[in-house]
Amino acid sequence: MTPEKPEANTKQNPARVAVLLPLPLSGAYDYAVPTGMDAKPGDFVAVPLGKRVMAGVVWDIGADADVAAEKLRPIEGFLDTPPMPLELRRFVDWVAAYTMTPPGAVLRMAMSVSAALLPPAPATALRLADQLPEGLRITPPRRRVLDLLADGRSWLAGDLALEAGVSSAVIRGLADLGALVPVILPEFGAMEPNPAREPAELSGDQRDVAETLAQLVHQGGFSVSLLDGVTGAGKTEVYFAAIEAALAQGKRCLVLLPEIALSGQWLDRFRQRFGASAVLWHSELRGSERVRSWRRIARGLAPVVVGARSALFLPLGDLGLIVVDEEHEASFKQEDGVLYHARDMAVVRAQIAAAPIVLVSATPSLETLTNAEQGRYRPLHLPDRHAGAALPSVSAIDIRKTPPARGSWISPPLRAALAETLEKGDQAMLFLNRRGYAPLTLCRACGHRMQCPNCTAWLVEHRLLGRLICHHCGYGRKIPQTCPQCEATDSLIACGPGVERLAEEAAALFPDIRQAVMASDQLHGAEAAAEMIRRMAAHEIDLLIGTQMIAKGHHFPGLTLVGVVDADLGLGGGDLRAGERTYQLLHQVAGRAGRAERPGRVMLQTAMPDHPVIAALVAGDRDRFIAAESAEREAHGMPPFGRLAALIVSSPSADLAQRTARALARSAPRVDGLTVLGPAPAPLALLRGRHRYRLLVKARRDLALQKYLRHWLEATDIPNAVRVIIDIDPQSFL
DNA sequence: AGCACGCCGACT
DNA sequence: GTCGGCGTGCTC
Repeated sequence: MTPEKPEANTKQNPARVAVLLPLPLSGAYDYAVPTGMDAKPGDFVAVPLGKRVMAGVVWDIGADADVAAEKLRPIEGFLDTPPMPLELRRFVDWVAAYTMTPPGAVLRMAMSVSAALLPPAPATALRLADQLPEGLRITPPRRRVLDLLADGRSWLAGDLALEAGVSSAVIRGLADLGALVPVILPEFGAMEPNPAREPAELSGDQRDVAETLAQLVHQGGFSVSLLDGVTGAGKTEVYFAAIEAALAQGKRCLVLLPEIALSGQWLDRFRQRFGASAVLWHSELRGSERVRSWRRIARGLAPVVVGARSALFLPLGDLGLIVVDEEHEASFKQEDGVLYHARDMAVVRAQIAAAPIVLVSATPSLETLTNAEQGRYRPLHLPDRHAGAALPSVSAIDIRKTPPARGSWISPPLRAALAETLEKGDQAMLFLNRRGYAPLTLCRACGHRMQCPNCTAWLVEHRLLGRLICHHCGYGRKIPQTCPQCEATDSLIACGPGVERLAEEAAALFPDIRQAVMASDQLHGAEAAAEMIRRMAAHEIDLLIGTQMIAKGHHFPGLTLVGVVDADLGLGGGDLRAGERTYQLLHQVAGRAGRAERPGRVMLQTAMPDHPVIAALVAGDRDRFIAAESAEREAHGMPPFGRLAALIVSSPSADLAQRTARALARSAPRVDGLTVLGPAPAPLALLRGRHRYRLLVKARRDLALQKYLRHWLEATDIPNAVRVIIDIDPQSFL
């Protein structure tokens, strides 16, 4: 051994490190490491930035970058959190490169609690003292606090103040006087799932598939499986077996669900199966709960995490399994901020973690089916409905032949079916994917249409609120008495149906039944949705009317009729995936009916019963639909046979946006296998006060798309007032 | 993302 | 004459 030279020493304790900050900066910033401090990649650190102190992550041992050493400011200290796992850091880098977003913007998603990280979280809980101090004056605010604590439970000070509606000064005062005493919070994660708790009876097919998955988990290493089976085939039970296998190895599991509304039922089921709780994560978790869950996960104390797409960026180490349930769902695509597709990124996360991933769906996306067909993903089929329940029969009602009466939307055949069903005491459901009362309001006198001042969209009437609302930007106004254009009185009429209006019609047809409406704007949060589902399951509702919310995986044994009011919605537009989405949605709706022993039926109101989507649905022939859709896409080089990127060029000035978009089109790379379409006004040509043009880039699968896009944008002069957003693998064309 | 610097409208 | 609007630019 040679004596340590200074250089060797800097290698162990480098003078500078690169720290990535959760900001959309172009890269990591270098910081000086004070002597004696051992800053390693992954460490959460507090660093000065401008005049504030921020939390960041040591990303790399800083090479001698072009930033002068004198410019470096020192790291202030470490944060009280375990280091970010290498897997997650590599994932952040990968997502940043793929989506063409600054790595710091991606890191932000992985540090969504950074504010809470900065002060070393003195989360002391408080409880009532065994004996109240003598002479304590009981003021009304103090009374409320004491009442809340009367049951002996302990609370975090912040939560307590919030719940009692008092300021933190009241809490502190009581604590200082000795009326409240601090409690050491029990460490989390005492509840390891008990893998043998209550495994469901698996049928032969289920057992085979479950064993295959368990085997994959046991082997470890990266693999992608597609768990494909109709609603009710027991897919959840099967992947629970895979989770069990991962837990048995002491590994962690991540389960992604498309909607928070689904999580309640899922958690109940998990608890029943494993005798312990999974940790829930989604972007709407607030305050102390969010921080608690995050810290618990970071400390490796959450064996199973279930969440929405943002859960991908949790500091989970030692992953043994990832599950993406309802993998076809469009909501896995994040449509603002960092534009990523959680299903695809989950596959990458699994690859980096060298873990198996299971994609689960009754109606897999064309992307996933193609991957399975081409041998990249392992298809696993669950053919039969569990417990022998019959699949609902699907029929089309041609509304050209049997149209609903003027001003109504329920056709005679559907009305008759509803009457029959409700009379029997069964439950029915009407599905219409349109919130509000009416999608369009126009003036009978002058023809004026009520439009959003910020967007290219009609204002949707919400009669319950007495307002006209833009569903794109949230703009709202009172319903006017007179036409804003011609000032005629009482001339405004509602055109077309929304769920509110459908409910009105149904209530007039069936006045004696118990009816409820389920739409995202009428339910406040996940609990309200869960309550609605509970009431439906308990048969406290006879007729449920709703938007796509009701199409998600809930089991309603008493439901025997589902009416789809407008099966053509989504088929007409120029959207690449309109057919696929309609097929999936209708299939899901169909899956709600007739579980248990009673067969259900689904009636589709359509003006085009011969359309391949409708015909395939009626025939129950998925393969036929997929084959037709696949051939169509392949012929046009569209995904999954080619790749797409959208460039949205926006500016407050329509002219400038258009000129820039055209300049971009002119300077487009001329490469074999890459086509640029447009610019065209984006489907929402005006959104939130910005005029938008869209270029669509279509590329052969083997092309390094991001590289071409980067060079192209660097070589084009983009004025300051213009924003260009790149959307790799765009899903929505709106 | 913040926060500062910097250039044009209504106020003590 | 100043206070203040938010456009642009920088932060290791």
